[in-house]
Amino acid sequence: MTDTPARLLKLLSLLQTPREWPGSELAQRLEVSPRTVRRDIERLRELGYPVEASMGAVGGYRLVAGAAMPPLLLDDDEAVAMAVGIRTAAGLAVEGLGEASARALAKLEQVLPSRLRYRVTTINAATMPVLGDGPTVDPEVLTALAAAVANREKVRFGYEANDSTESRRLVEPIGLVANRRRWYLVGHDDDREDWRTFRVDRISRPEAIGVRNTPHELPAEDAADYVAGKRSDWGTPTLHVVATFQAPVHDVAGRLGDTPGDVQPLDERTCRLDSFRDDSMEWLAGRMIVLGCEFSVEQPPELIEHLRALGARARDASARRTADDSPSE
Amino acid sequence: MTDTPARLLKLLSLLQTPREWPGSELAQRLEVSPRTVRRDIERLRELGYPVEASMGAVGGYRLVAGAAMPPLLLDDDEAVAMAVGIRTAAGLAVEGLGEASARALAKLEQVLPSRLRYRVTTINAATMPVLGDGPTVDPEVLTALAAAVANREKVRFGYEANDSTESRRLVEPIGLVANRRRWYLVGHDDDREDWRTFRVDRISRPEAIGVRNTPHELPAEDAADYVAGKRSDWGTPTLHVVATFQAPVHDVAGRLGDTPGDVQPLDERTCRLDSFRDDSMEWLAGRMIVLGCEFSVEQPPELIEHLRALGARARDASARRTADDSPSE
DNA sequence: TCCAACTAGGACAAGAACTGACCTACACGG
DNA sequence: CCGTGTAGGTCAGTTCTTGTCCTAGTTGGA
Repeated sequence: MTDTPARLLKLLSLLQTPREWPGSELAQRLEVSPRTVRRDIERLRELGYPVEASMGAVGGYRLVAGAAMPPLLLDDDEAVAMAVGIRTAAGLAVEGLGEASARALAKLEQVLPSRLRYRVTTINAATMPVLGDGPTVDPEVLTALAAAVANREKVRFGYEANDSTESRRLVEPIGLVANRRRWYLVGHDDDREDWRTFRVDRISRPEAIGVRNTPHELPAEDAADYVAGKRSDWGTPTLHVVATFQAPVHDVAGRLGDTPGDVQPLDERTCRLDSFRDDSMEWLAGRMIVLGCEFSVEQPPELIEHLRALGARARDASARRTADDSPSE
Repeated sequence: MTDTPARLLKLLSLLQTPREWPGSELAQRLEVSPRTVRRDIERLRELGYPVEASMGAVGGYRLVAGAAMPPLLLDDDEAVAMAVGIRTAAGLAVEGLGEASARALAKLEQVLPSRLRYRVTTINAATMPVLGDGPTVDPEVLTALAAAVANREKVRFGYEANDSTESRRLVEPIGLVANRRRWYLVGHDDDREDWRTFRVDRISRPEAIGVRNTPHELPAEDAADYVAGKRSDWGTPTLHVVATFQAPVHDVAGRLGDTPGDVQPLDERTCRLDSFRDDSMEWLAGRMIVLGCEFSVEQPPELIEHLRALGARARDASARRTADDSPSE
């Protein structure tokens, strides 16, 4: 490792450690003269990475936030942590991230050393169930689709439709959209010769077929808009949810998978949810229960029914005892 | 941008996109001759980044998983997605990641352009409440502490003790440990002249004081071991939880924040949880309810009490209606 | 079957760059 | 006010880099 580019990369990785580096130490580590270190740092600055220097006796260099994202140089553990993080974030289909999180996932998984992959899947498997309440998306499927979108390649995959019939599709993918805790793939279905939206959690075994797209024109601004327009037409029905909570608005808002504005304050200690949802009502009922405050639901009947069921289940669980434990009660 | 290091970085970033790049296209994008591209690729390979090439007519280059982690070159959106991901992962204190996730968080936040920071905090604020059930850790605090640990700098912070008295501490931090959904800072308390473990969610306003440590010797293998040894002595009491679930073992295991082995199958359709927990029993009760299966709890009384309370709350919520909605019932 | 399109890499000469040594200027803390 | 740090100019020798030639090997499709 005697050449300049390698040294610059190493320098960047050193500077990314959140501490100050005196130039002399850098020179020693990089095995060059201090003058060269100064030149390298000057060069990094030219490249847009803001290296900050504190003058004086206890000075040193440090990489700070700048205009552009510098290349992230992660060690093994950090890479695993990142991978686990982005997998959960992608798995939750966080709104506002959308395709970017799928791309980031694909990018990281593409270069993640295989010896780390095992750790990632293990930790991820242990974590996801704790978080995932709805149908969970397989990160492998998501990466494959993200790659296909980026590569503009056709994909073939198995798809389970609403009536749980399985079919094999050949699609030109155009975009991935994260919407309300669900992932959707928008693409042109070659067999049906029309645009379709697919729920990623129902896609199985995607294979990129090595064919470049002859791009069709999407009848919408972009994939996200297309999904927004289509979404009401299919899938689980949209239900009008109305509920009142005995808690300040900031204790409730955001904790029910709601969008800003869905929860309005009634007074200092009470607030009201009024929104149209197509989540699972069972999920919503569970969420409401663990909020930790008294509440009442007015709409819809489906949600009330689920609450009743969950309440009964909790009561049964706390009432039933085994024979060897306080049999008198 | 005519110099080699910049070009190599750009090449790396192009190759990180999950698609194949023909050498000619790379040459065009980098504005050099194809021969130079081949040389650059040769060089990347020398540096340890495995660039794979497919021969033949539709061939091209692609960066694959190798022995070392290449520098990640993210665009703005991807960086935001990563930041949100690692924040949630760190916030959940995923076991098995530990300090690495805090370091990764610190590294990313250190260089994240400020214009992206706003997006990250917004999305993160909207996401965390959905996930966080226990006390949540402030990512800012965590980054500051991770930096102090890496930098071996003393920190001063406010700390709320068990009896909710607030005090000001001066600590030489030695390590961060993630354990059972909680973060702990291990360090040498200068005023008390002894080793202490601090819950990060109770730490406020950490300030790195610019003093390098005179490292004391920790009476344990490492910080994680120290926490493991100390943890039983304080904090919430450890309770023996026993419960039976009417569901196959794989539907339950891992979904209660349990460690592998806590849930054992009784038969094909039934399993049993038997573990010592210091989680919040309210949290555990909520988790059990949203599992989606019948179950019964034998131990401890605290958990049964919480289940009863949650059941009552659910029943009330489904029973109570407002006046304008089916008043006859 | 051959051709086109691609990767792989050697040789060479002109030019560009990099490096270390030495210098001065400036900032800060004790 | 001195020690220690960053900042950066200059210079000469050396090394690297680049584009332009080559040839060789692989693959998929016409």
